[in-house]
Amino acid sequence: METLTIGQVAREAGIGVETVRFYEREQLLDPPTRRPSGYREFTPEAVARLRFIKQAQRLGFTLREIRELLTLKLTPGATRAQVREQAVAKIADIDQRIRELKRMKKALTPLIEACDGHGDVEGCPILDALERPCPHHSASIGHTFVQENHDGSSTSRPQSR
Amino acid sequence: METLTIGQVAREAGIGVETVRFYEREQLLDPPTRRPSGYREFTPEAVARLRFIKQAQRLGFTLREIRELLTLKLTPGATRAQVREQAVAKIADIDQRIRELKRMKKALTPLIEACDGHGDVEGCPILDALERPCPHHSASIGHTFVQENHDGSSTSRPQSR
DNA sequence: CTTGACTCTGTAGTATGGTACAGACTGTAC
DNA sequence: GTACAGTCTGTACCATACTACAGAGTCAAG
Repeated sequence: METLTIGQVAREAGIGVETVRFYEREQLLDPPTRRPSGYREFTPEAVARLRFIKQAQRLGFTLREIRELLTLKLTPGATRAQVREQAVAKIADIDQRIRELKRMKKALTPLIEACDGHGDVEGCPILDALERPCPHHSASIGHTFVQENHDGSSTSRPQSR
Repeated sequence: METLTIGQVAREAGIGVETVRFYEREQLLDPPTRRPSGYREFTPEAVARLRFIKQAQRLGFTLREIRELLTLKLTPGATRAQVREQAVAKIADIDQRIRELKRMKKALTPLIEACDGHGDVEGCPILDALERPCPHHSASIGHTFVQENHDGSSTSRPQSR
């Protein structure tokens, strides 16, 4: 048995069949050969590829970035420096997101400490604090604002008006 | 000048006109009164509301959560404990996300250190590491197919099999 | 009275990473 | 020979937070 069906590679890689097709559409997998019926025929390398994708995701790379890594991987002239650069950029990205989260935590924690949790919402220190525009370092919101997505990756969006 | 046009509130709050309408659709703003022409008439409180939303976003709350905070804020029987609970949950959420990012960083950093950045991608330690299912630390704890949500968010994925 | 900025509704698109069908066909086991 | 699982394509949908029109009407200044 040389080739695998889509269901088999999906099981091997621990993902869904629909996801395998999705990755193919997204150019993360090479188009597999087809049986006369149209059924996809995957080689075992496809499983390795899927594991590469999963592992890279665990390290915080987006699918777009993973596609770039795969391109490097498969380009004869590509250098390790290029791969390294991607990894370094990703670390910087992660650091940035950690800083942003710490900033939030730092702003939120004193509010919780200021609230004893008793009484009506009327005059609640947390809600009152939210009413105020921006506590003491307001200048930094002009450019970008990192909002995490459901996957923990971030999207920068322009905030200026 | 008692009321403001949508353009005026947007400018005051530092957001876009389309965003104000979006927030109204999303029930974050009360439907404003209308001039005979259909133009929205906002009170200055709408600006305060928008600032509340922006500030809460800066603290990491999603629009859904902000809607809940606003509901509490406007519910006479609501208690400070309920508000506090939301804030505490958000801190826990932030902590979780920080932990996840640190895990990524910890996994990625040694790969960068293992790569001198010289030579062809052939044999690149970073790419090679991605080929492997899951690096060292996970072998002791995780089952290979029990996939943790790499995002650390609460959305449960059915992981089709 | 005209010009131009503003506003209206409704719909559709962006990015991210998938999921979920419908309706048809295929492969295999009994 | 028939049931049933698997696969096919295509499209639409989930959440998140907006953003971008089109085409029509409105407002204020000159």
